[in-house]
Amino acid sequence: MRKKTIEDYVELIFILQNKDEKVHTNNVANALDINPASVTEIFQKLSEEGYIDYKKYTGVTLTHKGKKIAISTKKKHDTLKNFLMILGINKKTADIDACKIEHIVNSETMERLTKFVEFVQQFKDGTIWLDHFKHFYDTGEYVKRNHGNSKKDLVSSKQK
Amino acid sequence: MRKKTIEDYVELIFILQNKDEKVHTNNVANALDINPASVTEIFQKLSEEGYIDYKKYTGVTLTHKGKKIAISTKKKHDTLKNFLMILGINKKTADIDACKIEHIVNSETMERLTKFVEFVQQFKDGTIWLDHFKHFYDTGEYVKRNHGNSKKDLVSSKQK
DNA sequence: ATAAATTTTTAGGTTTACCTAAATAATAAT
DNA sequence: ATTATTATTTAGGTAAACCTAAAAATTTAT
Repeated sequence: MRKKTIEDYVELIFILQNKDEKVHTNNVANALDINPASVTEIFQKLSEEGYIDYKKYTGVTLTHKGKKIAISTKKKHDTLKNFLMILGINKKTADIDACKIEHIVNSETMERLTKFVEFVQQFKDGTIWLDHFKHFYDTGEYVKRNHGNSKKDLVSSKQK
Repeated sequence: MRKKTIEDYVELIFILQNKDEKVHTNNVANALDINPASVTEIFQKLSEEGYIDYKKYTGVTLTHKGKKIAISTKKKHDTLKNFLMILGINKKTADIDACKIEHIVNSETMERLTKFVEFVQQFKDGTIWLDHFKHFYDTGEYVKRNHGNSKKDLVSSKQK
């Protein structure tokens, strides 16, 4: 797997923290498929940098700083995932890609994507174009609606 | 900067190759802002793995395999950039983000995005929704067109 | 054609994110 | 309460992508 970022670790600790009580090296090691010994090192580093409270053998909790990062990362993740799913990408793939993109994408881009998801979700009746896109994706044809007439008009992508 | 992938190197060599005649350690070192000595190592590695033809001191050229990777990466890059620009992200940011996303995105996702860009580009008259989105991005309001009537109807995002 | 300047390579670091194996601490079972 | 089991940490690797400084090759200037 790809090299993990601080955001990855913190986000994961956040998720685990909201399930179980305490987060231990073993949980994290399993989730990230790395060695528990490596998680100890990661805990030390995250602790030094103020993202978690860590004392030997006791399991860790996020600090305020850590929680802030975790929440913003998770929000980015959800937005990206929703965004990809709006375009028709399946849930699992959307999740995988969101997980990678969330760490690298520019905040300006993120803002646009967030607004886009809002736009689609808030104005459901203004999104016939999405059905058109999906139809185009499947068939290569563009569905043109004649307004005031429920019949559909198929226009091949070739003839435009 | 982020750790560079083989794709980064190969794509860059491709771009340089299409400008100058030969690609030298120095060009690459400058472009990637790393030490020429490191580029020698990279050349050795890329050569071993069959992406470039490399002989000491002579500059390098892409092999068929290398060119294939380069072209597909560049295509991904252009698609991603166009895609982001369609959503209204500025050229420079779109370029930066495309450069990062191109290396990590799933091929299924890439396919969707490609189709999406095609969809928008081929059916320009079916993309009023994009103007609506941009208006929404700027103002938080949704522009509803009354068909058969050129007047616009503003619907605030609140009241939906 | 030789000296000077430049480019490229070599050799030997450093850092970072992992690893394994063994030691130590904590927990569960009798 | 000891013992056995499990979890965690320590100590000491490895590999990869960088680095610097110095050596070697190439190019340019005279």
